[in-house]
Amino acid sequence: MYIDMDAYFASVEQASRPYLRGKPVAVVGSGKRTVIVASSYEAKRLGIKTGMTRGEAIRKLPSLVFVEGRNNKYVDTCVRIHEILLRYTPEVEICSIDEFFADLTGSLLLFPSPADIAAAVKREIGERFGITCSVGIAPNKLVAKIAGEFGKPDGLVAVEKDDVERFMEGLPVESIPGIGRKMKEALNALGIRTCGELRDFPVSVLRRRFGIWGDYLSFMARGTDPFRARDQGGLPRSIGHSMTFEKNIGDRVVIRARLLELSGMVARRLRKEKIVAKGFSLTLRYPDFTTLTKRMTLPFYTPNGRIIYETVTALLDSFRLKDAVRLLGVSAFNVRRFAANPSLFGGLDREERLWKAVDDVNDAFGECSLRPATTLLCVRHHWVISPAYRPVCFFS
DNA sequence: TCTGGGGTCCTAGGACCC
DNA sequence: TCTGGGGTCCTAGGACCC
Repeated sequence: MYIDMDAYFASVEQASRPYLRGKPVAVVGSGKRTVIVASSYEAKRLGIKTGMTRGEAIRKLPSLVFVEGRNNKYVDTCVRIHEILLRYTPEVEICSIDEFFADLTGSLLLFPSPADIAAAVKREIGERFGITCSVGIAPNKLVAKIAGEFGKPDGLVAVEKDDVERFMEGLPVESIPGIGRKMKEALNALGIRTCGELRDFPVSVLRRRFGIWGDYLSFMARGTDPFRARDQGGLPRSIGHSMTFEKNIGDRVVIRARLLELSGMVARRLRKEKIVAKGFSLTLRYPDFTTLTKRMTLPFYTPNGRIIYETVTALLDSFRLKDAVRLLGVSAFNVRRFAANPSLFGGLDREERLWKAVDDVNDAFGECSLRPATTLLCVRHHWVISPAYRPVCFFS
């Protein structure tokens, strides 16, 4: 069973502020450089899309109501929806802040049918949070997701095993997750518009044209999920933070201060999720939007913010900056679970304890209550979490 | 009132090893 | 008599997703 909240952030806002109901609403971050991260169905119908700038949206729809996102509210609601789902099966995967997969295989001894569970879940979410969701039920995650999207909004679509091929046949290829604008164009150029046409197209040609994706496409077109039910014990592949500034930064001293801040944020996440990493990357974006990334792999794993900072500043020094930057990002990859005792990271015991204390203070008094003085150079601005945010730390 | 932020997977080429 | 074949790890960038 796949469960996806309809226009999630916007629906939450409309539910908690009645005067927004029935109106075209767009959820944005604060500051000048922000885009629309979610919009209500009223706004979608009138052409408002995720990713639009404020200006673009206003030109399109002057009556659009802008609302600043409230991260805590969305995370909190996500956690409570998760709890509801857990009452029907222990096998729930949080896919993003507004999407879940639930394996109902073992639940059918307790409940009459998957569709009954879906209806109950929809009702409960509606009653408790005043929002609607779309549910897809199918023999695998791929088809469940496609069915869920198909029924949007407020849908409930169940596809039986024997009906999978028939269900897929007529759908446009871009219904398949993973097929975006480019892939759709490439397939259309081959005369392939529907999943049925994709299914009947020779795999060998697809493989020659798209590499391994050619094989995936062929599988997905007939409703077979080519991806292993991927869950590596919840271990992410990378953890990172980036930010776009209100004003472009040309001063290397300020850039370094920002990198210290970002390194600290990444390190905190690593500590929180008990992860160490040995690969670190620096991303920067110029005003003309060209984006560069450099990465470096260390000979050892670490969760240490100071080492992350030193690594990314070394990467920074290898750039000849041709302009001020509008965005900086720091990311950790090549990660490993870290369960052993801290002394494994020789010499860091003391520092580990220091950071533990800093984390405790910040947990109690709010993010950034305690932080390196250098980062006082950084003016903090509020930003809206991404819909892809996974509040994993709440469940481990 | 120009373009967010957090992720995943894949490719291609280079360094290096035997 | 100008250069094989197999492999690993690493880097940079792009497509895609929510």
